[in-house]
Amino acid sequence: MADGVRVAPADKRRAILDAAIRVFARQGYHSTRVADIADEAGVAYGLVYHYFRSKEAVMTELFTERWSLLLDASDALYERDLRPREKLAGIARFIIDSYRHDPELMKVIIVEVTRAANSFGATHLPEIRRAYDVVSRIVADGQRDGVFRAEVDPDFVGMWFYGAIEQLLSGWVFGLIPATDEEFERAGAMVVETLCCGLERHDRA
Amino acid sequence: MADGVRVAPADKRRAILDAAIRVFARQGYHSTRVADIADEAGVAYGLVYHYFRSKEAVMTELFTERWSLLLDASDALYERDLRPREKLAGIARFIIDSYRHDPELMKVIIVEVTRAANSFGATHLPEIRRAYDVVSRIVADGQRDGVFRAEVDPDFVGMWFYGAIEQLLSGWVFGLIPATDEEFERAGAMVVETLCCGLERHDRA
Amino acid sequence: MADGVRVAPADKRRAILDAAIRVFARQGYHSTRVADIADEAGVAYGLVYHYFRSKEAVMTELFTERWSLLLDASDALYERDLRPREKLAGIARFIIDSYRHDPELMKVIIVEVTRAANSFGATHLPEIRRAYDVVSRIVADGQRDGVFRAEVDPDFVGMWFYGAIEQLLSGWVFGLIPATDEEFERAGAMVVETLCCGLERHDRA
Amino acid sequence: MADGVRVAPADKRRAILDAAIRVFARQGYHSTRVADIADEAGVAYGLVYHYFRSKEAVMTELFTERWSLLLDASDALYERDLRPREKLAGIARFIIDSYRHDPELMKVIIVEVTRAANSFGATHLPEIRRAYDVVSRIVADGQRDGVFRAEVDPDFVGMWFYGAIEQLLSGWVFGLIPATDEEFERAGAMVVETLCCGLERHDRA
DNA sequence: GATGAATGAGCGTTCATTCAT
DNA sequence: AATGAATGAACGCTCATTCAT
Repeated sequence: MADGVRVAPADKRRAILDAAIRVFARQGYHSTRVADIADEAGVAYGLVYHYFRSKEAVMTELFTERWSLLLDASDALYERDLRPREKLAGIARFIIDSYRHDPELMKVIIVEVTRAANSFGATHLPEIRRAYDVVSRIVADGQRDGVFRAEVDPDFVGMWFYGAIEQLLSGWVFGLIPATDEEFERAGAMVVETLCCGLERHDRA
Repeated sequence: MADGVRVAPADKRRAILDAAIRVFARQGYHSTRVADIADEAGVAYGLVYHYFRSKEAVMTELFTERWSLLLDASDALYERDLRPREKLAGIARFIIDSYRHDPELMKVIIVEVTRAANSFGATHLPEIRRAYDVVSRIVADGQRDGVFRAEVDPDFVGMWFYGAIEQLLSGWVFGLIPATDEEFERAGAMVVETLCCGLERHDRA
Repeated sequence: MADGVRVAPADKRRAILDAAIRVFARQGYHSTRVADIADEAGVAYGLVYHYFRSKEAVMTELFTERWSLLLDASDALYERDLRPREKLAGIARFIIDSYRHDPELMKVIIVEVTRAANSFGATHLPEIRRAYDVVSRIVADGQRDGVFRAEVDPDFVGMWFYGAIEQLLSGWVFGLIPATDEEFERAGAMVVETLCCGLERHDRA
Repeated sequence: MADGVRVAPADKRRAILDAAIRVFARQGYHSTRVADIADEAGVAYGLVYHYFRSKEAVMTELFTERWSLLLDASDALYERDLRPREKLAGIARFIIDSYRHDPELMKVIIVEVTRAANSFGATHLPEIRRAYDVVSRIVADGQRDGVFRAEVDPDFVGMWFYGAIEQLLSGWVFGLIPATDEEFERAGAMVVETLCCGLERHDRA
């Protein structure tokens, strides 16, 4: 309501959201009771319902809050005067930095929304597709400009790109692959490098 | 009791499994009541529990049944005397053919297990990783033989590969991309082609 | 059906009853599934229902079989030309010997019937009371003959007697008191001795 | 929030407990559905689970609440400067008064806990034994002081005492013996009288 | 705003019993 | 006689949501 140092109301609302991130990340959305969120936030049970229509609305808020940043960043990147692979690299970096900055939130978003096709994934499909679309458009532009090969369907690439990056994040989240700072640095580059240049050596020709 | 095409006891058990595939695919695991499965199978409620310990056990059976085929196919492909990209193409084709052959089952497996990191994904992590590993080994072999560039982490490629393909299947499942026969034909080849050669045109150099 | 060496039919029926004793004793009636009885007896599930109308009927048979022996023995004792306390001692001894001879069956009868006032105890109340009645009549006779004091209500003594003895058996069953052979020998005599003579020393007067 | 005779929160919790007493007494624990308790208490189903972890927890609370009174009374009696038989009489009277005061609760406790060796009896064995122990100690003291005969095992007497009294209460509960006020008055005395003095007339010696 | 008591629909599972073979 | 598949009613418990204060 205010933008200064005021704490009061918005405070508790924020506390609930932050608590939800932690609990959703820890237990998963389905295993989380509304009481768990309230406990974690240190507020009364009913307050969650004072600020949010439902448990689902809490999740939605969390997702929208973050996803819109990604969308904005993607759009901004798209508009900039960069080569396609640089744009793709920018998106990958943004996602990975998001994870580094707040791994719990990203875990929740990926596990509970983005890859939860039967629940939130369905609800937020339009926003999720918007992110894929930016990638597709970058690829299409690259093809139009002759930088990318024309045979590959840009829509496919949008999905591969996100499929691969999210798989990577999942790997970190669940400890399948090491999650060190260097890994983070390399990973984004590697996704794009692999996508753009392929695995095979071309110098041999 | 009879000979020839006997169906007998295993019959109803199979009917329950098949019904479960349809209902899980339609409503998702969590929204599926055990009664839905029984109804769909045309059997009494209790019979589900006669054959399976729990609703979860039904899902597990479905997953294991199919995933072991993938694992076997992957292993067989790995052993054959093929070039790395042919092996990768074989795996991609197998997965996509699985989807063409029984899209509902594959939908269930991907949506409810493979990408459900908080529920069945956690339970079946070892088997899931085994599939990734085959890809990693193919890549590592390719690097050792000088066919693939050495800079990319094989484990990373395993995840990239499955992340991309599963995203593709998700796209078909949820109608994000057209799911025609030609698309199926192209898609597998295209993932591998792109993964191996990259998006960028090299002829220009 | 036959009384010779024939085994067949009666055999399995008996096997079921004997198995039921063991399982009821081990798990209690309510925690026993019909399948447990069949398993323990090594027969097919359905056979239990071939020989018995219901799970309850199995329990009833077990109880009736044994309780009628007690009733017969009590009646016989009552008819004999013995002093009251000898008759009481005879009953106590019979019960305790029953326990020594087949502790599992007696455990089941006491725990699941005699003291299960809400279930089998209610159903078999008449037969249970018949046993108490014999004691009451012995006491009444003793009072009439001037051997016993007249102030105590004979019905009351019937309950006292069985209450005390069954508590004793319970103590053995659940290991609250040592269950050695000497204990068995002493216990019956001691109840009757105490009941008849009291705890207090009279020699002091 | 208010002062004086406030009832507030504890109110409904108490209502549930009181309702449970009535329903358990009427139908028995196993035949009682949680819905029956809620209905009887005039509260919503879920409220039972708001206040109690489970149906079993309701029963446990009922038992513990009452049994601790008995234990306290027994201990107090034991400490007082009374003759053994007066202490025993005190305990008997306390139990019988408990029954007169709240017959339904005592019925539940005896039928469902104290004599339900396979269910709650097993769970609460330690507390139940503590009650027996006080009797045993009273007897042992009596023997040490030469008031009681030494031949009888004090532990036996503890069991007889409770076995007899509970049988008596059972008799009242199930209408086997008249449950009038005079009977109540006499009964306690009679149990102890019988136990201490025996059935036989000693004046004849 | 804040609290937490109150509500009640919903669901997985159990298991005695029946029945076809 | 013997088997075990098939049936389905029953019930304890969960938990999102509402509401009175």
